[in-house]
Amino acid sequence: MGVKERKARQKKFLRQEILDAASELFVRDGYENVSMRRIADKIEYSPTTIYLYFKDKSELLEQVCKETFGRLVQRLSKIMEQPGDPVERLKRGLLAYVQFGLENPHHYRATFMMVLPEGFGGKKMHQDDSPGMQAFAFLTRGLGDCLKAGKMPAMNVELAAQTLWAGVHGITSLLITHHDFPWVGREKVIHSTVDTLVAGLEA
Amino acid sequence: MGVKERKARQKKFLRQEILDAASELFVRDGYENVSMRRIADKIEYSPTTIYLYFKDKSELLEQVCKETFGRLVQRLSKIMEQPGDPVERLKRGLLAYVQFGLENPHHYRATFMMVLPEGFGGKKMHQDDSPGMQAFAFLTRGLGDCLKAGKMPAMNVELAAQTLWAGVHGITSLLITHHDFPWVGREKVIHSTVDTLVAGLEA
DNA sequence: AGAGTAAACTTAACACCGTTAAGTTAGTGA
DNA sequence: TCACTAACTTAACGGTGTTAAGTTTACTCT
Repeated sequence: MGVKERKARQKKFLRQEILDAASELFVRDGYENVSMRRIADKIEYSPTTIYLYFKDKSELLEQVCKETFGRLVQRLSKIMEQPGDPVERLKRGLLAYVQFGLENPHHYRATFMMVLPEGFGGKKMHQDDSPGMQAFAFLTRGLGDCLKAGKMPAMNVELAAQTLWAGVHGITSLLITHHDFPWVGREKVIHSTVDTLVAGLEA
Repeated sequence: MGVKERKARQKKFLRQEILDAASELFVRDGYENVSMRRIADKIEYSPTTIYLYFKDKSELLEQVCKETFGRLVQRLSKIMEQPGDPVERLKRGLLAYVQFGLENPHHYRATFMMVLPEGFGGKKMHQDDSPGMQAFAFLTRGLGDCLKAGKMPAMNVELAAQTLWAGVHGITSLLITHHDFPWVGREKVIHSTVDTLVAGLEA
């Protein structure tokens, strides 16, 4: 009676194939420049087949982003495990966040730079177990470590974490959207942002 | 021979009428939810007429944003004229920037949160006389005032200005896109971001 | 005044888009 | 073998930005 399972595996396979095709196209051309018909062409199925596996185009994007941000969580997790000065570790985490965003600009844009439909964000995006939220949790944890080690003054950790997020998101998104801006230097601005934010919290 | 001038005035009038209609719709529904046909309906002309006055939809948006950011520049200009502690003045300017972005989320999104086509940004967006750049110039000026008054240590002003921009842009854009996120408090996070950034530069 | 012309505007169409209803095919279970 | 179901496709709907061609309008010049 392994038939059903084989079927289920096959079904999952095509699902993944769609996801991979969509991911590649989204990354290369950006969400709104990729049509369902193009994705379908790539996997050599009819466009409507995609709708048997995904509710609509935005769910496709949502799944692609989930995968990508799973990788970010893994990366941050590795950094946070390392021993040493918690402030330095926090900084490394912030830098890794920016770097990840710049490596995956289309995914980053889709996840953090699009206006979420009312109610959509609250229920799906901001659940504690979503990759985005897991990534954010590393911030509060990193800050908590700094406090425990006496490296930072007493503060509202949640507020400080949101402040840090705003800062690193700012430089990440600006570098993505305004690549032609006369930056003093991409690396310089990234480091300056991280250093300024952390110094501001230490003060 | 005032005929030609009257004609020119009439032509300008319709141009402005298109701009106003587009602006209202963009602000209410967002750029990508407004079609050329809807704009045309509003002014009771055929859709193609718009193309006699604007190259395409994106130029329409560009002009609308230019108008809006002219208002931001005016507001910042007023703040920078005021006497008093330059650091406080700088903070007030940063807060005004964020507030302006939140008051005009669709315009803000269009100007600072969309990926600029290669070469487009460099030539149009980042010219010294563009409203966006004028707004940015207030940052460097505000920082310069702080330095002159001895309120801040020696630093690369351009780098510091870009850092500040990244920070305030970060909180502005996140509040626009992730309005459902469990923020500690919108006002709190805004002030925390501004205070942290400035404190970080002072250190 | 009437012919010619240029500007202003519209109609119709093209090539796309996301999505759905209806239809076809293939393979399972009785 | 026959009914049923799951997988997939065809055809279509109502929309998009944009353009080529055609029409109306109004003014200039003889």
